[in-house]
Amino acid sequence: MPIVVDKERKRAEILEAAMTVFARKGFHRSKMEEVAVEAGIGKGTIYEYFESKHQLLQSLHGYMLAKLKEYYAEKLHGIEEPPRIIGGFLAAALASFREWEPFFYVFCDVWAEAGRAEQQSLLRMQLRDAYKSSIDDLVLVVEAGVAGGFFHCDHPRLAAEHILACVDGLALHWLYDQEAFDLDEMTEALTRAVMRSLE
Amino acid sequence: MPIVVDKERKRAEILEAAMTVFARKGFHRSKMEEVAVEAGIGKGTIYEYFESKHQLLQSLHGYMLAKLKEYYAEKLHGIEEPPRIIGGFLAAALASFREWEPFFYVFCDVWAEAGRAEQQSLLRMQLRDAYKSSIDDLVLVVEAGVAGGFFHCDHPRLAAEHILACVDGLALHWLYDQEAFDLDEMTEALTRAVMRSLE
DNA sequence: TTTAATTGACCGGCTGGCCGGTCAACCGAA
DNA sequence: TTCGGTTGACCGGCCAGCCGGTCAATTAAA
Repeated sequence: MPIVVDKERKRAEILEAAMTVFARKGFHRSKMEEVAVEAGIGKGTIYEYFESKHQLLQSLHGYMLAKLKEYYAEKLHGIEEPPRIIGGFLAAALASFREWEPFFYVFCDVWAEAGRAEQQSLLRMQLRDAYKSSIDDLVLVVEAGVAGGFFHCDHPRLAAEHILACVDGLALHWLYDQEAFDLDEMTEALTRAVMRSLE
Repeated sequence: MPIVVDKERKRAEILEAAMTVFARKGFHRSKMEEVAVEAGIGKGTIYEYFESKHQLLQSLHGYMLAKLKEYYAEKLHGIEEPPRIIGGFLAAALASFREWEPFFYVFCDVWAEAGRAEQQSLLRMQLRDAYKSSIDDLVLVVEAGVAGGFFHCDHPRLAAEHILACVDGLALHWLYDQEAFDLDEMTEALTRAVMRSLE
């Protein structure tokens, strides 16, 4: 066997580099050369790991979604009571804006990119699946809350969609006007509003 | 008398063409040539009306914001009671997804673009100003509602931010999975949720 | 242990096509 | 003829992706 390289590790390094560069300059303005420099490798090497610039974005998107999912799992680990789960979710979500800021810039690119892609393009399906799975998770929590007598809610799916939309909308607003935003204050207010809508 | 060309009208035609093309293919994939063809003019003519492709996007953004503002003014004209204004706003917002769908695709591009721009870039300032002004309007309505005994709300600004975030988040979700979405149902559910959070 | 042979990860110079922006020519109304 | 308005052929910079070459790591024969 020839040289043994930790392919998986290097792949992740390239993704982290792409993350940094794409977040800073935007997908279309970023050059593969810049990603390579950021990763400390040659441009050609990126093509050993990814087929094309677009495919790099797709992979990066999958990578980010996985990271984010992991983050939520960690933050919500061990919480059992539905209202606490919802509260924890909202707190984790708003906290993630700060903690994973670059992600959200890249998400903007993905949104813009996916919108024009074929319905069954990978990027678009990743987006839809992630959204659906978040909704499903939330629906389960809301239903559990209803069953446990914590909530009243006729349409858990609509409630879930409403909650998720708030979070995504806030992410967008926060991104473009961080100064106008107190995340902690907002977390509290949002939690109160959501709880009241589920009263 | 020299030829009097309706500059303003042609400018608007180019903007409408840019709207169509950018919405369909995305800002970066769109060629100036395509915008020209869509507008039924030569490419060079665009540069008589706009400095550059980027400046065309800026102008388009301003144009869309103005259109949207007009749209809201029309839809809310004559409504006086704060709860009805809020309800009307939400209904108009969700209805605008369908009616102005191309706008929202272009907004994605603007978000992605503005995120990497300087803090005081025109695009970014347009975005911030539009946001702030929407918030201000909503705050006034909420405060009027509180004064009139319709609502209870300790932090009208946070409530306003929450409402606007919901709308923007829903726009995003709707754009990428229209099939999974019943806008009318969602309007009703959203209105109920918002009202409850203000009661 | 030494060293020749082999492998494949890595590199970066190159190129072809693309597209934003320019401008000299053109058009037609006055 | 004049001149504001229009045009599209053209230019030149840019960059994704390619590919032939390099060499460190590894193996195995000596």
